[in-house]
Amino acid sequence: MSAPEPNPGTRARLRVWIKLLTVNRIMQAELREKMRLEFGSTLPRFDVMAALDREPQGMRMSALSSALMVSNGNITGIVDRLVSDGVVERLAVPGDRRAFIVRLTEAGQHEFAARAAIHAGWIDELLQGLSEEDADTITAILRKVVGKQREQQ
Amino acid sequence: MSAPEPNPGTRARLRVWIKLLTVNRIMQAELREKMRLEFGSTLPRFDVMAALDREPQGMRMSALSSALMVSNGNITGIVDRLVSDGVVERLAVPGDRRAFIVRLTEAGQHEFAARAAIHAGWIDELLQGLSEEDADTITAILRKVVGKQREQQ
DNA sequence: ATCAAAATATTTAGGCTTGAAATATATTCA
DNA sequence: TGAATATATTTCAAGCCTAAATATTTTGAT
Repeated sequence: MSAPEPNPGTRARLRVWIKLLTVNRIMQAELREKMRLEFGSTLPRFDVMAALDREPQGMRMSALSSALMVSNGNITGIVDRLVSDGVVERLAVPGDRRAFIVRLTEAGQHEFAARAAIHAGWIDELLQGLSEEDADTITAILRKVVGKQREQQ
Repeated sequence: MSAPEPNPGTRARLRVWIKLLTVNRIMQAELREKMRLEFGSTLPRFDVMAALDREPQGMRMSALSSALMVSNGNITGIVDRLVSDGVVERLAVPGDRRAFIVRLTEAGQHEFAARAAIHAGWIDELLQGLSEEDADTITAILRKVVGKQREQQ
């Protein structure tokens, strides 16, 4: 008497979403707490520093916000705080007075280098339930999902 | 000359975390926008209503916050807004004047019923890249992860 | 060369989120 | 009984986040 499934796999996909949300919340909560207690910092600041660490010559504000998939206004605030922490600096872009290049200061590079490995260790520990094979399986499947999602937009 | 891998699978697990974050951000952004444009509402409010819909007799504030894995103070604010929207009500708990039971109003039940199927459709669409088999694979693997994470705490 | 359109970043208002402190009520047990 | 402790919720300050509005600068079509 129940309605037929309109699209095979619909239920399975909804279960995936619930699981993704759960894993994400647990991990974010754990990482946030460790960042706060051990580094006196936050995940968003770490994410910005990680993006800048990959681009030693620096990035524009707009490049940062699209790399991290957050709004421009958001990046403005986080970079403000990182600047007042002394780990990031804003530089003028020659030839374009609208824009800024943001990059890690020397202190910021050292701080990030010291923290990155520790951060990776936390994640490795939180995902101990995952064998290498499991991990590769998930990565491969999720890669397809992201591809499809980017098409949809 | 590079350092040996201290823990096999470490790199694979880090890649999984990056992917999980990416999928989550894309989906949350998409769902947030649809909630706003089509329902004039938000994801946190929807999540609270979904939790309440599963418990017709209502839930305590503290049960809500642990079900959703967020802080008590957070739930207070969201429930305040849902109450002023007229979709949720706070009831006294006989025998314990510290606590409240929160539950959907009649209007809230109707509103949620109308929206839940549409919301599920959005998720199904966003996860179209996932076959039923893929979805079941991911769910099974992530279940192990969450189990391990709950042990760790 | 001009000027409308597009691009870059910031500001603003409002909502979400946390952790800590405050408030109110219940329970325990000496 | 009554003081200490525990539990339930709210309040608060600070940070994160978005969408929309604003200011400035650049681009491109004419």
